[in-house]
Amino acid sequence: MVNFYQSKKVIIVIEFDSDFNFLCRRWGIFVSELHVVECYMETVVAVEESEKTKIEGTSAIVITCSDSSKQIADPVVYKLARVEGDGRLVPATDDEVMEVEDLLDDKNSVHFVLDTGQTAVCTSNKDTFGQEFMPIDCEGLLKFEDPSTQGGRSDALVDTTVDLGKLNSQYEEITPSKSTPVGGQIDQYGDRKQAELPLGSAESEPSTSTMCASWKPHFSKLKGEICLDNLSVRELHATFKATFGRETSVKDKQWLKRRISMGLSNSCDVSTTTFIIENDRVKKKGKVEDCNSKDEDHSEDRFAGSGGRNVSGDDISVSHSIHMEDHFSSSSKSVQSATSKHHFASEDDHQGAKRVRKPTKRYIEEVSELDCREYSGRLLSSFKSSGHGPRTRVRPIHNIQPVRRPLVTRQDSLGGSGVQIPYVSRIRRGRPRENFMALMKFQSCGVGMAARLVKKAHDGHDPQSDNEIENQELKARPVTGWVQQPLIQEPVENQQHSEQSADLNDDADEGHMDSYADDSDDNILTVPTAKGGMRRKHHRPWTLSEVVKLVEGVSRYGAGRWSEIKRISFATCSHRTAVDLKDKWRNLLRASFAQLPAEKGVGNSKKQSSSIPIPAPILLRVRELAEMQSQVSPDLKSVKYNNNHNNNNNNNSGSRNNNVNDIRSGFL
DNA sequence: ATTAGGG
DNA sequence: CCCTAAT
Repeated sequence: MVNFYQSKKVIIVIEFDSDFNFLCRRWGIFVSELHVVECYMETVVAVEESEKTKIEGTSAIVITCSDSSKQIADPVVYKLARVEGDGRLVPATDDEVMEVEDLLDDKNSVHFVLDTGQTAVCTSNKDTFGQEFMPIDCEGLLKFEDPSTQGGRSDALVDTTVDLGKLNSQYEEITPSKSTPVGGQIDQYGDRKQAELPLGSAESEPSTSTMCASWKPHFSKLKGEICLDNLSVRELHATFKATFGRETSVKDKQWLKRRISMGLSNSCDVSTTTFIIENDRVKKKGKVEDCNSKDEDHSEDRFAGSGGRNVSGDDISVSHSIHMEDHFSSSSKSVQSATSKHHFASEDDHQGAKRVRKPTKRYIEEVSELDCREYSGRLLSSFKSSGHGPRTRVRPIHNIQPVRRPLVTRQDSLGGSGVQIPYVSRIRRGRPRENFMALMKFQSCGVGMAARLVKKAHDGHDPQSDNEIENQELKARPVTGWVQQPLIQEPVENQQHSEQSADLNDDADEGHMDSYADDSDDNILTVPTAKGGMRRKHHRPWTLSEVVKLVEGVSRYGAGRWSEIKRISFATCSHRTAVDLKDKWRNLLRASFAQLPAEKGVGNSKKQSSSIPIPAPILLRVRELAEMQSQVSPDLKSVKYNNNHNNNNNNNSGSRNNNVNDIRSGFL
C-alpha cells in the first residue's frame, strides 16, 4: 500500500466548501489522508478569508472569518489523482481511492483525540509531535499557519505513520523543513495573514466554542438508519448509484457502505470502521460517544470520533488542528497568488480581467437560461458581504471568476515536473441521484439496518452564539486547470499562473463527494422530467444529502431558525435560501406524518413524484424532531394518534429553542 | 433581515 | 418555489 503512493503518487486535492461543519467533520476523516499526502505528495490547498470575502475557489480550502465571530470554512471535496508518467494527473478511480483509504486505515492508525483541555495529545507510538502540537482550539483553525511550519510538523506526522517512514525523505524534499513552533505561526507572511484574519482569534470565545461544538460528532445520536448491511454488492452498487448518481466499480462492501453512509449523511467521517454492525444495529466501537457528554466549550473531543478510521482507540492521537493548520497555512500563503491565477485561468472567455459584475438576479436568471446551458460550470455566488452569500441566486452564467484570492495548489514534487493537477470539479454534473428508488427498495427489504445515518451531532450550544459561517464560494468551471505552484513557498501575490486544464472526466470518479454536490449545477431551465412534465426552471430537486443536512440543522438549531441553519449547514449551497429550507421542512413534515403511519418502509409512496423519495429513517427523524419541537400540527398529530409517547412530556410547545439536543438525546 | 404562511 | 405580510 505504501508503495502505492510512491509509485503512483497520489495527490489529494482538497476542496472546501463553505460549511464549516463539514470541514470539521471531514477533517476527521481526511486528516490521515492528508498526512499521507502531505508527507509524500502534494496537497492542494487553498485558503482565503476575510470578512466578507468569499472564496471561490475551485480546489481550495477556504476559510472566512469575520470579526464578528463568523467563520467559514468548508471543505468539501477531496480528490485523488494519479500522477501519470507524463505528469498528468488523472482522477483516481474508486478503487484507487479505496486503496488509499485502506492504506490509511491500516497503516496509519492515526487517531485524533483531544485530550481534555485544549491540548491535543498524541498517543502514537512516537511522541514526536508533542512539541508541535498546539492546543486545539477552534481558533487554531482560523489561523493560518506559516507554511514553513508545515515541514516540521509533517515530519512528525510521518513518524507517526509507521510504515511510511521511507517517505520521509521524499517529503522532505518537498517541504521546507523548518520546524516552527506553533506559536510562531503566522509570522512569515504575517502581515497578510493577520490582516486577513480579522478574527481575533483568541477572543472570540463564543464563536469558538460554538464552532467546536458543532463539529463534535455525536454518533450516539444517530437516528436514521438505513440498512446497507445486508445488501449484496450488487444492491450496494445500486444504492451507491442512487445515492451518488453514478456507478462505481468498487466491489468492496465495506467501502460501498461507508461511501453510501457518507453520502447520505453528507459526512465523511462515517467510516464503517467506526461501527460494529450487528444485526440491525450499528454500534460504535470505541468510545466515540463520549463526545456527547462533554459539552465544554472547548470540547475536548471535538475530534474524537472523527478519526473514524481508527476508533480503536489507542492509536495515535494527533491534533487535528495542527494538520489543518498546516493546510491552511500553506494555502494561505499561496492563496493569493494562486488565486489570482486561478481565476484567470479559469476564465476562459470573457473575463480576463474584468471585475465581476453583479447582475441582478433576474437578469442573471434570464441570461442563464438563454445561454447557460452549456456551461456546466456554476457560477458563483453573489457576494453579499454580509452573509448569506449567495443568497441571491445567481444563476450560473458564465463562470465567473473569483473575486478574491482563492487559492491554491501545489504540485507534486515527486512528479518532478510540476505537474498540474487539473481541477476536478466536485460538483457532479449530472443531476443528483434520481434513482434512489433502488435504495428504497433495499431498505424496505427490512434487512437489518446497518449503517446509520450519521449524525453529527453537535450539541447544544447556544445557537445564537454560533459563529456563522459565511461563505461564498464560487465555483469555477470544473475543468479549469489547477494552478500549480511550485512549492510551497511563495506568499507572493502573484505569480503567473499556469493553468492547465487537463480535462479529466470528472464524472468518472467523482464519487466521493457527491453528497456535497448539492449545488451542482442544474441548469435551470425547464427540464423535461421523466414523466413528461417539465420541471420548473429554477427548481432544484432536493438531494438526499441536503435533506439530511436540513434535518440535522433543525435538530441542532430548531425549526424556525432557518437563517441559522442556512448559514451553518447550507453555507455552501448558494441556492437554498432560508425560505427554501423552511419550505422543505414543511414538506418533510408533511411527508413524515403522512407516510409514516402507512409503513415504516421506506419513504416512497408509489407516486414518486419528481423528487427523490425520502428514506424512512429520515422521515422518522423528521417526525421525531417535529414532535420534540412541538411542531406537529394538531392535525397531523391527531392523524397519528399517539405518537406522543414518552417524548413529549417535557417539551413544551412553543419553545423551540429548547435544546433540541437534550431532548433528543433521549432517543436513541 | 428573517419568518411564517399562503399560493 | 415564489410572494407577501408581519415582525
